[in-house]
Amino acid sequence: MAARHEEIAEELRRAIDREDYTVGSLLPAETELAAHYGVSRGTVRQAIAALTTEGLIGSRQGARRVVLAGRRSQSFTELCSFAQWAHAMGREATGHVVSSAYHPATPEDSERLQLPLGTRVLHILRVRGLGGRRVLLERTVYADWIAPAVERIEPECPSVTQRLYEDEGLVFAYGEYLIDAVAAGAQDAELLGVRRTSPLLRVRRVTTTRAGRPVEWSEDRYRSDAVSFSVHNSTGNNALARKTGPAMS
Amino acid sequence: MAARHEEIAEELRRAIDREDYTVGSLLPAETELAAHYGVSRGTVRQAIAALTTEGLIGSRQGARRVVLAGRRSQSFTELCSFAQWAHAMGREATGHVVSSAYHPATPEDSERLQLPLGTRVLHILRVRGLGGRRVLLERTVYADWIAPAVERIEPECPSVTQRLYEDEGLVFAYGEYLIDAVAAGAQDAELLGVRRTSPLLRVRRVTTTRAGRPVEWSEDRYRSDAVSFSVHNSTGNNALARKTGPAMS
DNA sequence: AGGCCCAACTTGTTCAGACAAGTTCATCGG
DNA sequence: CCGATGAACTTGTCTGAACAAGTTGGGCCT
Repeated sequence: MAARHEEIAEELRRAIDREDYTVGSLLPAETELAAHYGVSRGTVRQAIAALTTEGLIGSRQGARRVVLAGRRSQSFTELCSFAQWAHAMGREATGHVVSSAYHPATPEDSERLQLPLGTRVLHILRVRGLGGRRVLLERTVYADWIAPAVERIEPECPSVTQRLYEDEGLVFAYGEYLIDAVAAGAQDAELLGVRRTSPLLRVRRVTTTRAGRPVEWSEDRYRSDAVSFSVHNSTGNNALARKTGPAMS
Repeated sequence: MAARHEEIAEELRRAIDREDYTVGSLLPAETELAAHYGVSRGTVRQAIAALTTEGLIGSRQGARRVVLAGRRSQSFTELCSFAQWAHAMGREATGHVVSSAYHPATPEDSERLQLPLGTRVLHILRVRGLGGRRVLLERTVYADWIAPAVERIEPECPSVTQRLYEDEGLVFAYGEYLIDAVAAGAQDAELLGVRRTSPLLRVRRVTTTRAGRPVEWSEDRYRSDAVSFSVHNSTGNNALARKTGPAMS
């Protein structure tokens, strides 16, 4: 948080959060903000660009900027780490390893983790709870180079992400998420405590380091009555995309 | 597409798409790109910033940039408009209005569309097909100021978004999407041709103009075997956020 | 009252330069 | 052989300036 433009972005976020600027109202002009914070216009633009990609602010050339939304989105860390997300909400997250085993990488594993076919990768099935309720089933595959560190973590550890950071200095930097819905199978139903065929939100994701090296990929199944996902989008910043399923191709 | 930095961004996207730069490889340095395109470093940075928020490229201070992904994400227009999305894939989209009626705005409508309570808003239920298959159920609520223009559109019009642009010059600029899973109800099952209780992907969304004025909000239910959503995310650009459902609060 | 036009304002684009901070790699010394 | 050092390289941050392009609102004319 050293950079001045990040400080300014954070101040603006907070100002929006406490409704100094209410939704629908206009933000001060760039030149005013620049004068107020004692920086150049370029620095203010950098700060504002961040809020724009977060979907908090709308921009049109010639007109003052508009506050679009009040809630601030979570940090990437909170998205990656179930436990840190829970903590930010003041809730307690639990984790429980159901099974853990090495398998040779399938073509799918190989492509997603960018590893040679047949490399021994670590499959882990975890049940995760939020405030005492089972909420999420994680079927994760870890790349071979991080698997030993994952194995050393105790089965009930609430935050694997945090442990990997503390022990290995590993930080997640990029992720791709594919979201759809599936009916709960027999194992899903038993482990999550829901009826078979009840709808689950399925998130398939790949997470990579800052250098672009894939660390893990996972198929997560959420109880749809407990968790949902939200996305901000705009012209010029479209993180979200619709895709046809396998049945359509 | 007048701006030079957008042209450069587009050229880089295409270069990545045709694998001049393969996934995992390094991009040329800023100074090289600047020299190559005959622009200043700042302009190259703007172009690259776009690719970064799209998740195509990873950045770390001091090290060359890495190509993270090959596929380019869809434009915001394609996300907003079912028909334009289908068209971009070379498929045909259909639309069919099942019901259409005015109702006084509920507190929910009022908040999402930023209209006074009780304003007469237009509720429309549409079934949408892709390549001859029914795939999506749209329950949309239009703000009063755009409702007359929507009513004038014929019931079988495949692209409402495009018609609103042609007739009214209306463009969608910002959207917020809330994604979860639900079981198909009796009406859903009949209109989509699936079994009751089969899982559907539910997307609740609000769309606004460039000026931040809400135009419509909608609850869309997709056949989960036909459509899914994908999101790119990274530190510094987190459009995606996880939320607890109503059952958890 | 209604419509038109222009001036003031605001954001978008681009440049050139300077320094800070992190990475990479080759070289040197143990 | 291995580790440490440092120079070269690369990205991040910030400034100050200038012009382009779009929006807004007030004043003027009909």
